[in-house]
Amino acid sequence: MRSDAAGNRERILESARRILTTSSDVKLNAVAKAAGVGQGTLYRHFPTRDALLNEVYRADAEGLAESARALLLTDDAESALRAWVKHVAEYARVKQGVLAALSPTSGQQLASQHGGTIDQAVDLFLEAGKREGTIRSDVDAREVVTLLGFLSRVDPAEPVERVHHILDLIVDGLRATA
Amino acid sequence: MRSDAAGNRERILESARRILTTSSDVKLNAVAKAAGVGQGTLYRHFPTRDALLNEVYRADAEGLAESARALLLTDDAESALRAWVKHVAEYARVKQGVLAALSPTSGQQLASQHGGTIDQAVDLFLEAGKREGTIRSDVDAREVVTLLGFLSRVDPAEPVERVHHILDLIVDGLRATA
DNA sequence: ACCTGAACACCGTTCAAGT
DNA sequence: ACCTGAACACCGTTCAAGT
Repeated sequence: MRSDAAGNRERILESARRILTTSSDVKLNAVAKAAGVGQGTLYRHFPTRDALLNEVYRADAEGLAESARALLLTDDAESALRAWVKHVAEYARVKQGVLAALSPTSGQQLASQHGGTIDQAVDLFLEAGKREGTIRSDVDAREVVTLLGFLSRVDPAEPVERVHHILDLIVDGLRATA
Repeated sequence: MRSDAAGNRERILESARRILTTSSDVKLNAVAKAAGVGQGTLYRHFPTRDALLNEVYRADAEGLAESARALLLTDDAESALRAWVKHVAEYARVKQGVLAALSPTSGQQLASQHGGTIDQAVDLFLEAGKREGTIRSDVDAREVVTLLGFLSRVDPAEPVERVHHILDLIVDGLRATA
């Protein structure tokens, strides 16, 4: 790839990221304009809308997976999972756009497309928790990820504490029954 | 309202309902055409897209609320709630469109707009469960409804059993800890 | 090899003309 | 009072012409 092409690609992603922070309604022409490139250039790099969104999402997904590993080093599985889902919620709040703008179907595909970055991260918590005996053995990562999908429909005006409480309810449901 | 107007209104709703069953991507012109009316007529009856969707949703919401009351008559709160959320899931599966097509914000408004039909239904379960001592006292209906929002992002190809299992995880999280 | 932006298609929305 | 559908605006997408 030529260096000007690589630069354009980067600037397109940057603009998309910035716009997605404020709204989930991404106008592709607006992204192109903000990036200072022609519409055709945007389509050359990202043939479909989802291709662009997926790319924006990928970096974030990797960041979240990374934080999962970090949390597990310093805490037991259940507490680490509790902390992590709040991290995810904060991400979803700031980047409302990314989750909401993804078509539901495409949201499902994400996991497999990206080698299941997020799924794998969740799996770390579940595996650890099952070993510790704190997480029930009949849950898998996809179920938890699906459940977290509710975040894409949370009103940003919703107080953080309420969202956190909902997340606690979820984690409580995942606990092994004594 | 003139009878021809009322008839048009009904036919528009009918067409919208039918189209929403197969896809969440509702083209308003297509609804008008399917209903056999001009676009202007559609806009006369439903000034905004959400106005139309809300109206489609209202009847369904009332049906779900009704089934909540029925279930509570024949079962304890926890079992009734378990059965009811599966009922909601089935509805979401068939009418994928309704939930998905609603803008997230508008989804939040629904509750208040319709006198909180769904919220009130959920509240019946929670109140009963709290009295019975089976449901934890720190949950409110809005939280449960928000949590159920994950249904709008479930792939229709997902096996029912998996969705049911996720719903059971949710209800488990709502149980009073012994 | 890559870029630009005019041009086309599509769909939401309005409104002048009709009944 | 209500309806119709042509017309406009907007945005996604393509492609001929440029570097």
